[in-house]
Amino acid sequence: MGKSGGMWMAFFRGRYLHSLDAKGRVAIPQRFREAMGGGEESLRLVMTVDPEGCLVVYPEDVWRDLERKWESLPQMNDELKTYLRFMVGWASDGALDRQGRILVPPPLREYAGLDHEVWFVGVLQNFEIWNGERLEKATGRDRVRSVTQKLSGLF
Amino acid sequence: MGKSGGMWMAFFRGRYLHSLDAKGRVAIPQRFREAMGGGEESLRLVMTVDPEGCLVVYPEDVWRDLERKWESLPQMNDELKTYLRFMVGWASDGALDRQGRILVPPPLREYAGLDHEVWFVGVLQNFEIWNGERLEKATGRDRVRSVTQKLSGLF
DNA sequence: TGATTCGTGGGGAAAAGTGGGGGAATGTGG
DNA sequence: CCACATTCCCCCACTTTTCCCCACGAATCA
Repeated sequence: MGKSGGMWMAFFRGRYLHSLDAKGRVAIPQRFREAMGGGEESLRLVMTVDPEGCLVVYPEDVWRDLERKWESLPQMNDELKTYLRFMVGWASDGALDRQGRILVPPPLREYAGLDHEVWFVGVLQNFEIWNGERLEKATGRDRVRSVTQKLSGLF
Repeated sequence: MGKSGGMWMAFFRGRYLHSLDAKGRVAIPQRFREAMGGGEESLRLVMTVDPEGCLVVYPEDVWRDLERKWESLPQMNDELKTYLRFMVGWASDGALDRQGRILVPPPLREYAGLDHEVWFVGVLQNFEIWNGERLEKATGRDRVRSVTQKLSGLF
């Protein structure tokens, strides 16, 4: 939670439709930029993939906390190696350009099936980037209903 | 962790598609060169094999730490001997040329099934070099999903 | 309706990856 | 000990990608 430096960070919320240009750039929704703590300093973030078929984006400090946790685990573990090969192996770090955009590297673009139109979805500590049809499938009402049942024990 | 000299080392992250030329050379991704601490001094690294079917590359100092650890273990252990015969027996050390490339020795090339196109995959302390199809098999979404289940106890 | 903010597009400089030629070093066989 | 072939590494040149910068248009707010 929050910036390592003690500065507070707001949660990411909501969904936004943006467009990926011919060079593979997308503008981060303004609301998300604010959530990361002002747009003036150069914001760094890390983008990787999710097994669901979308991209996940973390502010760099949040990501670093994850890495530190992974690094402290027994590295001989084969399952962990597979997991890291996936999460870290797909990770791409970068900064926003002056227009508040990031460059989505071609491998990630292909993985998530992104072409012109993409959806940003805020999920508290991080946000996701989705292909439209996939997002619809992943968040369909029926699917969410069945999932909600299984969660009832948690809250 | 990090450089023995006390200087901090960044993690290796991301995947990059590069090509092995006719002479068996590949350019190390610029991001990885940076992670090893600047490109000015001649960077040395150690390359060996992984049972998964890829090559593993360590900065020389990270590799040395591994060697020290192995050396300190009870050497009568047959499993350890088998392991070392594998890891150390395949190891090849080398330096980057002025263009930031390394030479992959023919036996290693053959072991990992590498021909023209190869993938670099960062996994924190070290990185791997993969044949495309093998990588896909090793990091497929279905495989990762099942692995994630087993790991849930760890974090 | 004027001003500001936000998303979109493109041009151009710089950097990174790729490939090939030639000389030094290495190792092999006579 | 000397020729020979091979491997390896340095240099140069080319192509592609990345990352700056600036400018337009739509939407928002006063």
